[in-house]
Amino acid sequence: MTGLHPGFELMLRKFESRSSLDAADRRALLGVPFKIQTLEAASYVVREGERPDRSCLILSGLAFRHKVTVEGARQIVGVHIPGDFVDLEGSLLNVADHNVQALTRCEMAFVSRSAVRELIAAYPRLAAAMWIDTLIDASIFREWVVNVGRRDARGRIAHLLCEFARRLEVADLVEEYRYELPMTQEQLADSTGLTPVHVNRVLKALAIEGLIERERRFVRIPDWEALRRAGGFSELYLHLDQVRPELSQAR
Amino acid sequence: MTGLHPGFELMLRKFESRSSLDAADRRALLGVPFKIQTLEAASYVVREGERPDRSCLILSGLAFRHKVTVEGARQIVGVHIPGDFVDLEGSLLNVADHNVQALTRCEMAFVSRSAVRELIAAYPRLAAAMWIDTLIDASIFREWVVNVGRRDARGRIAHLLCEFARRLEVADLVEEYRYELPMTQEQLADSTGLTPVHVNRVLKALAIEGLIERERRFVRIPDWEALRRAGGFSELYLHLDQVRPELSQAR
DNA sequence: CGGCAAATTGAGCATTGTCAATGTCTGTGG
DNA sequence: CCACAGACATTGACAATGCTCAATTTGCCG
Repeated sequence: MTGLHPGFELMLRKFESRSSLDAADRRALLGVPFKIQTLEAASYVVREGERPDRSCLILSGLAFRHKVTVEGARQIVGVHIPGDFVDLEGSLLNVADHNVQALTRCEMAFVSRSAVRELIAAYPRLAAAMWIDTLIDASIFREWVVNVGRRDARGRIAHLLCEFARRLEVADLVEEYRYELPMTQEQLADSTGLTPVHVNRVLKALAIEGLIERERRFVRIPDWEALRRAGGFSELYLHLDQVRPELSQAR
Repeated sequence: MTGLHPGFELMLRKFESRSSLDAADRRALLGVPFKIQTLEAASYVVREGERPDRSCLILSGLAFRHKVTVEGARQIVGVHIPGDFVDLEGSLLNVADHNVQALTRCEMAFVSRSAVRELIAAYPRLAAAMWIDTLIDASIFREWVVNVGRRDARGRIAHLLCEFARRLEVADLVEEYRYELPMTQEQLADSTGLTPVHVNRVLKALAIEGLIERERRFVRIPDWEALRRAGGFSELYLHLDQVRPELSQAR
């Protein structure tokens, strides 16, 4: 098992925390035929309307899901991090209902639709583990509806920053409450239903208040409790007990 | 198979349109032990923070999912209709991350967590069909993020009314572009991230424009194309080909 | 008929958007 | 090492969509 790409380990760790997998499950999971590919930032993984023929696991880098309205406004509906099995819907639904795009340069392991379907037909415990992944995604979408629907601009940004902090922590990408957030202010705006201009003002205000510190693409949260309160953030919806149990009590 | 409650038939019809089920699948699905219960409007099915021990199938009536922010604002994140297997996450996640509440008086078939888990462990095709149900729910959550994040008030309401029209049609609850919408304006507001006062104004404006007609709790859409355009509605995200294929070409 | 929730309407206001200019950073090529 | 281009970030002035508050009206049910 040594030499396994850390992205695979993240996924395995998650799956193990759900149904206890046996040796056959693990063998089947790691034995799935895949192709590793590096995607440049901004390249598309799936486009709305396409009939996808594969799903993918993010090994490194970030990706995001978004839709564009008829009027041309973009809304980012979710962000994915290493260890996430993205676009499982690609193997189960017939048509993609949104776009998936690399946020940064990404390493991804692509698995064919048929391989995913064979896996879930033969290994119910793996199927359940993957299903749970998609259920947690759904829970995050719900929270985003709340974020965009019922919080003011300051709350939305604070909440988003809290969510990233906790999720990236699971992927070992946070140190001392500091992490890299490779999103432009325009992308933050599209994630929160705001304009880039207003995002800029809110970030500035949060910095002045001492709730965040920014340098380059990095964010540090000097006072977690204050930011948490500003965003009305409660991590229940991340279901961390089913992602990485040992971290779920941390905050 | 006759005498089956129409709610079960709706569910079966959906599931059959995904993986073709064999006799054993059908027998297993209909053989799952359940308890039918009638819930009064506004009664809770699950509360955020609870550890649910069952899932349920809506046989008649509507139910909705919602969350409440720390400041006390409520956001409705989804609505369910007859034939929907609701709260499947209750059988797979450990803690409920949101509330599920009856919108009207509801007949529901409750299935225990263990029964659901046994079913999906033994019948992969059923598991896939149920999983797809939750994936379509997730797709709808994404569209709600877009609705609330990137459409103005008029667009949000128009979009919501279009979504209900198409989904209720699948459950045979629409006639001549007319359906019952048993939501108060406050609930519509909580579904769209608006205030009840503004929902009232927008509804009035839509009626004056001739895009909708209201009487009591009923809505009629005299000009589908116009309302569709007002909401920027495209039904792709409902994945109707996996719900009731014969209707997916209708519009 | 009375009581109450829901719907409606008006007036004033604030959060956030729009427009537009300017500053800053990063990477590239000479 | 420096100059330049382009994307991104920042700031100011003003506008507008949607919110708040508050008063009425309407509809439903016992």
